[in-house]
Amino acid sequence: MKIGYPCINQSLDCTSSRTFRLASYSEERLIETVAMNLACLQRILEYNVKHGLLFLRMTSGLVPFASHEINQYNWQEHFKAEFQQLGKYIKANHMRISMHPDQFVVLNSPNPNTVKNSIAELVYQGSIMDLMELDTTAKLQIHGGGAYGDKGSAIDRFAEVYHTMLPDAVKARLCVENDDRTYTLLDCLRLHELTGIPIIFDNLHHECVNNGEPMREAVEIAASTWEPDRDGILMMDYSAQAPAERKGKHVQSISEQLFHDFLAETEGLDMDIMLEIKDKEASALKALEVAKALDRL
DNA sequence: CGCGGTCAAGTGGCT
DNA sequence: AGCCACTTGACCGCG
Repeated sequence: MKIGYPCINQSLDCTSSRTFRLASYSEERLIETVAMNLACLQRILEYNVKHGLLFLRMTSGLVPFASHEINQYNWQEHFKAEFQQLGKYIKANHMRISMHPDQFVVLNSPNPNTVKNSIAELVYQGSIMDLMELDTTAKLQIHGGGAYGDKGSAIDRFAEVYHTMLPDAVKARLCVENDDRTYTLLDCLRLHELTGIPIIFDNLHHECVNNGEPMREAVEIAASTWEPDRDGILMMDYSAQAPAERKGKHVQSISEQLFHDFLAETEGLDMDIMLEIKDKEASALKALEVAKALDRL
């Protein structure tokens, strides 16, 4: 079991998702920003290795406007050595990596332009992992998308786009995660049957909407969609509901008791856990201790 | 130098 | 009808 937190480290004085406005786009600005982002990513990796946090979600913002048509620059070539170095460090330290394309990536949108932009974004994020020379256990994590009043055909459309439009490099890394209102675990299972992609399980989303599966059973179902040789072990997102806030909102800080209960419930199951908790590495470090005490690492 | 409106992109539930 | 939440706030113009 590896544990991690997404994108941002709050104890370092740098961010790997520096950006700028489209209006101020220039190649110079792009190169300068990417260089700073990659340097910060290296620092985050070092922090994580030092603290035993071996699961990292990289920000989608490493290369600003990477999939936007304004960007015609060959940043892949320019930063080839840097990406390779980062990948080398990741592999040498046996880290697990994911990326989570944002809400604009919708493969089953009725709008062809949205689908096109989504694919371009997936190609970009997958190419980061390819440039790092990571194997296919490094994953791209998206949601099912919209339902548009007819989830059945939306699911079919997802599968059709998968089979007819996605490059192999993206297919090999793509995963689907249950969301907090539309695509339940069972809907994701249907997508898995149609495409073979593994399911990333999110416990909080499952609490928001489900088909009655108890937590342990849900984790087992998701885990069964991962082919160990190709995909590695199950990845999951762990969070808890922020008290007295809107449904689905993530807590500020981890409850060690709740996390302990979750691990107890899933005893004997192996998985890598991404903590979607607002205070980032602070909670990840606490979670690490809880997992250590239960001898799960 | 700090504040706050705004930023490439989508969707749906809640107020 | 608009706001808010979502994997992550960060930028930049203005006072």
